[in-house]
Amino acid sequence: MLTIDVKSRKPIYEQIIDNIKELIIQGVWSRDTQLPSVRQLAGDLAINPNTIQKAYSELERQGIIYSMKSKGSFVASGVDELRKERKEQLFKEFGRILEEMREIGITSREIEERLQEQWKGVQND
Amino acid sequence: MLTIDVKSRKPIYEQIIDNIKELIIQGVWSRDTQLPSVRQLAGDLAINPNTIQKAYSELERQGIIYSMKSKGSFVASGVDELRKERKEQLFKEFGRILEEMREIGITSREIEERLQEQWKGVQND
DNA sequence: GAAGTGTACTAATTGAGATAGTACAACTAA
DNA sequence: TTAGTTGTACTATCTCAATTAGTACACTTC
Repeated sequence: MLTIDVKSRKPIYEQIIDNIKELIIQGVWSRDTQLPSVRQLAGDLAINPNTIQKAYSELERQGIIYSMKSKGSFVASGVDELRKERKEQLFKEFGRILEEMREIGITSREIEERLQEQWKGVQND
Repeated sequence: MLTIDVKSRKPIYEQIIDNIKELIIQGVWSRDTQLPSVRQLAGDLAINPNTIQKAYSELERQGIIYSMKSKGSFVASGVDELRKERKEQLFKEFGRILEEMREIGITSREIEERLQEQWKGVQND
């Protein structure tokens, strides 16, 4: 379910945060789904429980999950907000890339072509 | 000309590498332009000469610049390749983002609109 | 010869991230 | 009741990449 790359430049606890957010956005975990316990997940991923704790704390601080002593940690509402947030994030990044493409002299024609190419065979519009 | 952010997660020497590549791509520095000396740049940026040396070494390894003992460091050819490389990089990133947008349910219509928005007032195609 | 080049070392420092270990309060199930 | 599991808190230590500090050498230029 969750995977990490110890060699990545991105810290493990951030990978876990992103990973969990992704699972929620994808709908794999829905509201009130119980997350693996700190110790359980630490065991599965073969990393230190403190690292998991750090990820969970941050997720709770962001309102993504909620934790109850001696009960466990669970997915908070936030799915729609999470989707919206990611959407804004993507558009922002999208804009940044377009900007750089423009600077380097890539034409809108080229981009349109690439867009068509990528979207072919997909009927979501 | 060159700026760095010591607080960035990206190492200083990498920032310098990217910074110099950018200057070349933008045409600010052309072939055989002499780069600031290791000590000079270190002084300007208020960082250690070894860090500059590390950046220059990597740039030379990549064939972006060439260095001559007691002469200095200079821009190598590579401008076109650099542009091409960046272009491919951008399209790759572009594709990655489109993919993620599709996964999250953003329509091609939305993207088209964003594209028009960003490209308005620009006549390069 | 003095100043400035790239280059090559070794040693020390820094700081974020991760680990190790222990402990406590509260809930659950046997 | 008791054993096991939960989140949480805390300190100490380790690790590793990045950076700094300092010195030195060979060479060019003026």
